[in-house]
Amino acid sequence: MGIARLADVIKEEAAEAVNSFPLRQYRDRVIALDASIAIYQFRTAMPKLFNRNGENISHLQGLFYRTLHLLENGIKPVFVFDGRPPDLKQPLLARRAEAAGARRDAAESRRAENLPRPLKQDCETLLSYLGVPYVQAPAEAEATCAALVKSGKVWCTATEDMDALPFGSLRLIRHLSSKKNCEVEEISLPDILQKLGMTQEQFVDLYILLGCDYCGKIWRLGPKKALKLLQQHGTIEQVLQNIDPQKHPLPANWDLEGTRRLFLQPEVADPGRITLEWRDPDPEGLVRFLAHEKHMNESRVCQRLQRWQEAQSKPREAQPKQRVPREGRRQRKLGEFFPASKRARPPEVPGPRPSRKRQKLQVGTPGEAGSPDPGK
DNA sequence: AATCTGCCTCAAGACGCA
DNA sequence: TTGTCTTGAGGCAGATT
DNA sequence: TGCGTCC
Repeated sequence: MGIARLADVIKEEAAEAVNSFPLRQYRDRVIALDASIAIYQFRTAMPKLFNRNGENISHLQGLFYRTLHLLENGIKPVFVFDGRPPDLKQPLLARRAEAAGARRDAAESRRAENLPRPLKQDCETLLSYLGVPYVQAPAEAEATCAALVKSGKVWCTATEDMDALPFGSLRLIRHLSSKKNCEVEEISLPDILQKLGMTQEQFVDLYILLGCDYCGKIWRLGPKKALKLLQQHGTIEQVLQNIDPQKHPLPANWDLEGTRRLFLQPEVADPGRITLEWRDPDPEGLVRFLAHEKHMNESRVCQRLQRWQEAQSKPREAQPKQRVPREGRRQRKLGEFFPASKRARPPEVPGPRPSRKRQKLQVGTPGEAGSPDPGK
C-alpha cells in the first residue's frame, strides 16, 4: 500500500510540512472524519460488546465517547459516510474478498466495503442526538472530505489514511484519537507540494507510483527512485520513457488515466449544497437511545454525559478574554433527565421509538469560525 | 552502499480504579 | 443465536542496482 | 502510569 510509503517520503523529503499541535489548537475548527473508518475501528479494535438483545454495540459506545471527547475540546466534527466504492477499486475488493476465503459473489464483496444498513442508521441516530452533522458521500469518503476542505467549509480532514492528500485535502491531521499525548500531527499539502517542487497532478502521479490502492505498482520502482524520476521528468509518461521497460515491467491492467481521474476529478458531494450545523447534545435523547433502546449501561452513559456537562460549564482556558458566566450556560441540569439512582430504569420496552427524526443535513451556518491559524 | 521486496510481528478504543 | 480476520507500522533478511 | 472492564 502506498500509504506507509507516502508517509515516509513526506517525513523524509518534506519534513517541514509535518507539525504537531496540541488538540486545544483546534478549538472551534471544523474537522471532517471518515465515519466508516472510525466505525470499523470501533468494531474491530474493541472487544465485542453485546447488549441483551444480542446486538453488537461496540461502534455506538466508541462513537459516543470519541465524539464527546472532540466536543469537549471545542472541535466541530463532521462525519462523512462512504458511498459506493469506485469501480477501479473492485479488483482490490475482490482480491480482499478472495483472500478472506469463503466470500465469492461480487455483491458480497461490494457490501463488505460499506457498512451494513442498520449499523449506519444507528450511528446517524446517535450523531443526531449528539447534535453533530453528517454527510453522505456519493463515493469515497476521503474525496468528499477533501472537497469540503477545499471549499473552506471544513478546516481539515482527520484520518490515518493518506488518501486524503492526493484527493486534495489541504490539511490532514492524524492521531486524533489517541488521548494520551493529546498531540495531533498536522500535514500541510501546500507545504508538501512546495517542498517537493511538484504540482498536485505530479503529486498524484507520485502517489500512483508508490502503489496506491487502485492500480498496481511498477516493479522495482520504489519511493526514492519514483520521487527522483518524477521531479526530473514531470509525468509518469516521461518517467516511463526514461527507464528500462525490461527491468521495470508495468503491472497488468494498469489504468493510469482512470486512476488519475479518480483523484483529480473524484465524485464528491457538492460542498455548496451542504450546510453544517451543530447543536448541543441532547442528554435526554442520548439516554433514551443508548441506555433504553440499545441497552448500554445507563450509569455509564449518564456518567459520561455528566463529565461532558461539567466541562461545558468550565471557563475556557483557550480564550481567557471571553468571560463566560460560570454557572450560566444554557445547559439544563443533568438531574432533570437522569434519575438520581439508576434503579429507576423504565420498563423493558423502549416503547414508541424516540421520534426518529432524520436530520438529513442540518441547515445552518458553516462553522467557519475564526480562531488563529493553528498552522503557524 | 543504497535501494527495493517480501515476510514477519503486533496492535488496534475509551473508561476508571488502583 | 453473534463474526468476522482487516489494515498499517516497524523490523529484519536477502536480492538487486 | 498500568491494567482490567465495558455488554
